Amino acid sequence: MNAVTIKDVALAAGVSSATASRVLSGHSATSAESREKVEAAAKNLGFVPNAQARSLRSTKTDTIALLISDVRNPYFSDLAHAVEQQAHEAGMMTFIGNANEDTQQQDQFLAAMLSRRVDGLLVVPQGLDEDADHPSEMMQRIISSGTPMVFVDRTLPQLEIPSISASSASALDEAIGKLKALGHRHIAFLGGPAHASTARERHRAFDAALVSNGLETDQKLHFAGDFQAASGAQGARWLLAHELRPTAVIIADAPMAIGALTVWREAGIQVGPELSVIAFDEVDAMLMHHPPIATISHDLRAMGRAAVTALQSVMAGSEPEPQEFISQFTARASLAQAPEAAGA
Amino acid sequence: MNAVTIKDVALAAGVSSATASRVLSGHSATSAESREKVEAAAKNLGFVPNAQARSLRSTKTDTIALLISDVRNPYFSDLAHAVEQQAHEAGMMTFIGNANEDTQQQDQFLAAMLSRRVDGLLVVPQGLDEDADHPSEMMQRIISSGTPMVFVDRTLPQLEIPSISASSASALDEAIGKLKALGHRHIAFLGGPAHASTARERHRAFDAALVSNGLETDQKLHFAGDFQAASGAQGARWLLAHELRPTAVIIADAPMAIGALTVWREAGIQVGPELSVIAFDEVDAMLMHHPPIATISHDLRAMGRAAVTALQSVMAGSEPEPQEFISQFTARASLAQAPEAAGA
DNA sequence: TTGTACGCGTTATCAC
DNA sequence: GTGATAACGCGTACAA
Repeated sequence: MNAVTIKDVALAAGVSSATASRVLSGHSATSAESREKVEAAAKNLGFVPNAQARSLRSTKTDTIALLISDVRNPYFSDLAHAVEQQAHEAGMMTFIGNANEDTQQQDQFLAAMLSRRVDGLLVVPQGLDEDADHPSEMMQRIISSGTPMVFVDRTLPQLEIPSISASSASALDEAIGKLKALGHRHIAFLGGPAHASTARERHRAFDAALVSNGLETDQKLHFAGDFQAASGAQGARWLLAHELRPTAVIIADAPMAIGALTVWREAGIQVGPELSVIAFDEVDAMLMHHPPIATISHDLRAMGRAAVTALQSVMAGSEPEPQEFISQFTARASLAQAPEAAGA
Repeated sequence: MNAVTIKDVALAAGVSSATASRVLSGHSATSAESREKVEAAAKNLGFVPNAQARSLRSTKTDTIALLISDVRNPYFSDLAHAVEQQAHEAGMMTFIGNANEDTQQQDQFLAAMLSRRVDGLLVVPQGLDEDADHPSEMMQRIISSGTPMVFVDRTLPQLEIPSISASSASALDEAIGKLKALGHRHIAFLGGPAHASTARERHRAFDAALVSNGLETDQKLHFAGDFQAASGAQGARWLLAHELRPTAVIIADAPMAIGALTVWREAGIQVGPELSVIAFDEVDAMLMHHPPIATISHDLRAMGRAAVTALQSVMAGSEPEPQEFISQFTARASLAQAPEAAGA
């Protein structure tokens, strides 16, 4: 392994380790001569500073961690990409961790990051387990440790943590309005897990949009999934067997949409003419589908940037102003006249 | 910030820091009494061990890094997930980094990992830039630093680094055989960037499969993309304008396939009857497409596991046996009789 | 401008 | 079984 330390460099350059350190960290005054010698020696020996030791002294690591809830969800990998780019520009490394929609894995990652003393944490929080109405012990630890943390996408309402989130109210209002105009009366909702704040927000906004459009809410038209593809498939089958025969459906995220659309394709359902579909999160696959799927989405790159900026201000000791992004509704050919209306 | 150290715990427990350390790291013999006291104090104070300091002393970090070339490619996020799970079972953390198909970003991540003294590196290497026929300086550094490293998926043939890869020869042979039986004569190939070993392997195997099936190879039927969606879209347009009017196409990865299929949908091309399509990498979206897309894929979870195992044996000082996974061809409804043959 | 000496938090070594 | 102490690699106050 790499055993070349700053002492070796100093020795080779014929100076003290203090001088070598000064040169290598570009700090205070150093003579041109020793600068040259030290740099030559460092390059020659292939010196790589030990970040462990460095941050042990300086307590700064120039590293943030981003915990997402599912690496395989394109929504989150897009977010990860955006955060990474922004952090990179600010001179910080990003460690990406995957909670796998699981509180335990979330806490393990957080523990690892805490013990590695990252400068800040960007977290898509897993919700509370079942009964528990208080955040996990690990969350408490982080908070009491004072490590700067910002929630992204999801939030935990019990905690006073700055968060960057999105509001789908207006987009859903517009979407439902469009469906109503097309003659749809029974609109189903394939939702996410109640422990995720985004799932709750979308569900609430869906109900509110029905009301504001003069339609009735009906919890029998709500299917509770878990944001993963398999539950989307279940939801699709549930819809096909539904007594009210919904003619339109809104799906809470992209993996569920993909799962559902696969089932409908296998069942020979024609999306559009037979069933109008709107999905949350605009990922490439939604545009590949025939017909292309109408979406409700927001600017993930902007959200990623905002998250890093907010975290930076927390790290600097100031309170970031809360920011809420507004989701956009995009109509596409997956929306069509409701079958009854067309037949009439 | 968290300032509670092992000394504080020791003080509160009324023992020495050495004893506290022994208890907390579960090492050598400790009396039940002090164990109890220390554990209580640690929990009470919310003690989180400082991994920096620990690994400064022990030179072990129980951390590996995985560098993938594109977080947003579901193929790699699946791989990341598999690696993470396996490493987790072995008691190691995984830092995931994203090279973004860019040599510079790759090197930055590698430098950060090197200075953080990770125990080992799992790398999907970016190929050589254009002219350069030697690996990047950073790669050289890593090698001379002796940090255990294993290549996954892709490899750099110039370097003697253990690698876990896949062979698509037999799957492509089978696929081409199937296409030939369906009457296809002009088969196009939307390939990846030549700097990626997987792209070269797939291209070579494609040519070889044509030959072994008694068809002619024709470089005019090869489109050079870059594994990203936009180049798949370009390839799709290229194919539509092609003088030979290929009736079948094989696409080198999933993002390119999604990009291409989107273009063909917009152009009103019926996949199957008008154009037979086979895509590398089996991701959910391929099964959602109507008709479902035939795929050539391999067991990513197994590859991820194998990669971690190989890395562990390198870390232990032994040479891992090279491992090659065999890709599987799965025929689906995206394959149909060639139009000419059907029309005749 | 440079060198000496100390401390960051932890574990390993060695006495007891 | 436990406690003092040295050591890991680096940055920096202080003295020269």
